[in-house]
Amino acid sequence: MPASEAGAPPAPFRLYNTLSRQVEPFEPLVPGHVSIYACGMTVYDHAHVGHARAFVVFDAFVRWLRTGGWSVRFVRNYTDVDDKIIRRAAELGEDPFALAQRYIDDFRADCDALELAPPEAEPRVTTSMDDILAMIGELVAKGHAYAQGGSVWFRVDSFADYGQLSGQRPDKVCAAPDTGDKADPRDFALWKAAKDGEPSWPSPWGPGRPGWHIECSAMARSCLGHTIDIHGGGLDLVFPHHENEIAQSTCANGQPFSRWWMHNGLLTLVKHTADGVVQDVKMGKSLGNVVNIRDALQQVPAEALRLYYLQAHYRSPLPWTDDALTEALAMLARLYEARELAARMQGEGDADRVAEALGADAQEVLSLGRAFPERFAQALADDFNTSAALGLAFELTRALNRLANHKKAASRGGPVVGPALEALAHLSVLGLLTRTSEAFDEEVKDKRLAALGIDRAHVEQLLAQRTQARADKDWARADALRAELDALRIVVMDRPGGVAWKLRLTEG
RNA sequence: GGCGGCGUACCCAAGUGGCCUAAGGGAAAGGUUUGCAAAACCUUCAUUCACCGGUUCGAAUCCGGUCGCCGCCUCCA
Repeated sequence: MPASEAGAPPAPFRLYNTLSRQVEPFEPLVPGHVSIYACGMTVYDHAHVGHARAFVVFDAFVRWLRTGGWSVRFVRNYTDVDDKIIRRAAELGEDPFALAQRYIDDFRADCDALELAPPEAEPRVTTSMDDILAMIGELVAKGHAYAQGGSVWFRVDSFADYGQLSGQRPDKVCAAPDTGDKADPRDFALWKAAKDGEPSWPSPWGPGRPGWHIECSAMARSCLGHTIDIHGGGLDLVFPHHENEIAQSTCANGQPFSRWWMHNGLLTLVKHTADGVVQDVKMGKSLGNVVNIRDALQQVPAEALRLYYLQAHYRSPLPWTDDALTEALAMLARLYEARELAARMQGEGDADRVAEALGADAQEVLSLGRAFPERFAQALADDFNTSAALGLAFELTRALNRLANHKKAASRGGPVVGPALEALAHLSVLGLLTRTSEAFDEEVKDKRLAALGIDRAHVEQLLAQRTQARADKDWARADALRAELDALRIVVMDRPGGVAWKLRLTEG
């Protein structure tokens, strides 16, 4: 239940607004409630890890708002009819609606794999046609749009504030030589007259289909109302998509469209040019340099991908490299291992007294654990700074490990690490540290062994042989087996309770 | 050409006027530990925040300039 309904006001926070280009204290339209519309997928291909960043960031953001007591209504659309879908379908000789549905199903599987909380609504263009036509009709009636040759165009000239989001000056905007006979080259399509063989819907202006931008304006209005709190999407949507949405919605609704515009940074890839220069270029479908979500998730657990995204601030560009994922996985493993060590600590009694008895490292764990909720909340309340928030978790992790080195920690540290364990549980807000250590270890082994092409049975066999060699005190043979395992990236750990092993995640 | 943004250690990355003689992760070197290891911990690793000026008692943080890079202006998360 939202805290607002329970009487307590939701936790305040600050959020960067692309409109004002600064971080501002968030103020909802309706106290205690936040309405969010995020631009979703155009479903003509698999979703890639660049898309996933946007989805993970907004998923984490929404979850965090909810734990802060906000009542959130989150909407994310599907663009299921558009030029690219039609073209792709034609290439494959497939029905465009069937193709779109196929990729929607595909995308939902990715969402499940990424453990994204489902939005309250996922409107589709093809089922929102009435809303879209109604809005176009209003724009025509108000003189903001005109029909020409079966198409309807938005008259950019009729909206004085055009360009406010992207900083474009209306007189400097030069649109592409779009098809159709527009009155002004800057005008953009609200309704596209049907061409032969294309899917179309009847309209007062003749058969056709919606332009790209109008769908979001119409669906946001029907799902969330005339003015929404936060509109999100990738930075590459600022112009022209979001600019055009603002123009359409503001003109049709007669009131501001979205109070906040929240844009996530893009993934970049290192590109080696012919003359050996290295530069970062954006990952994009049109550049053909994408990595699909499912391919990434074959390499590592979804949580590692989440950590990879959230370790950087959402607005920063984020470099995608060959070992970025395994590096994130190594970080995640560090968190899991520390949590496990802490969870195994025994003992009882008053935390402060036990900490005093165990010494400074224990007292540090206790105070860091107690201070964590407040500091964590502060970091996230400052423009959703997940990077700083995660830094706190690693600070705590090191303190826990330091404590664990003490001889008495395992038998007596329990009360001291209580707050720290609660602190680490906070990371579930970001979708991290959500499973048991055993489940995590198994998933890592399964995925990494498969990704590296290593046979698990063979590994187990080598481990058994080494255990025998050690029992025989045949150290030479034990070391040789260790070396053999090491070549397979298997790290063997001799522990009091037996032999444990794991995969070396980062390159030495 | 227009608009916006960025430049922090070997790599990734927080910090945006004094708590910064700059968080966190990875890599590297030495040490503790170990049959040998691994993990973990300790120490070292930016007196410095692209460069040059300026404002200020005080700047990585503000202002001006220079250089480099990125995004958008065409579909793109």
